[in-house]
Amino acid sequence: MQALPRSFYNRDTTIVARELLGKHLVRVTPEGRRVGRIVEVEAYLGPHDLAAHSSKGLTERTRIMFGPAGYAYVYLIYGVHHCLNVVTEPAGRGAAVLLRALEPVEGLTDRTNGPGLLSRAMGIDRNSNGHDLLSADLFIAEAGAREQIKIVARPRIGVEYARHWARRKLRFYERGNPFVSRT
DNA sequence: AGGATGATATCC
DNA sequence: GATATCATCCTC
Repeated sequence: MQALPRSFYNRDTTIVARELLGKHLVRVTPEGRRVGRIVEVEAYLGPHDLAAHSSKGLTERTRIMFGPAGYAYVYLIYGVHHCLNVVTEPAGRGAAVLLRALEPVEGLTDRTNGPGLLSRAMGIDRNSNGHDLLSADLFIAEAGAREQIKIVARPRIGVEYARHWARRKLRFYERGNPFVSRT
């Protein structure tokens, strides 16, 4: 099981988001290995995207998001849940893809159909912020061949404050997959 | 429909 | 230093 190369992430964010569907997110801890198939994501395009954290500019919080591709950007939301993103595009762009839901593949017992649930089930919190996704304990890998994924594009969740950007169809999920978060 | 719960940005 | 807000989830 091989981590995707940095070049995979260092591309247009919308393309990366769509291609992440069907890939395997892998977490290795002393307790064992956990693997989930990515079935739902959202693209955050950069400072011009009013829904993206990077629209606030380069701050301590967004430092990782403005860094090079292939790193984990993890933050605490509503004081309760952690959200896992993968940084995309060259350093300075402030773009990332939020992982929103997984289909359990191995070692997963808790629910994974939502960004907070996904992070909790995979044992991911702020300690993983800035973690290189080309590492042995947290990475994304190609999955075994399946039938062609049918991708649905919809507006992103929870970004109504972002004016016209709230309507952009930057949420992508696999059509008919029961592990997609509810809406 | 509303509460949890804490980091962060943005004011004073 | 205070406060409003938040890329969610659960219970009522």
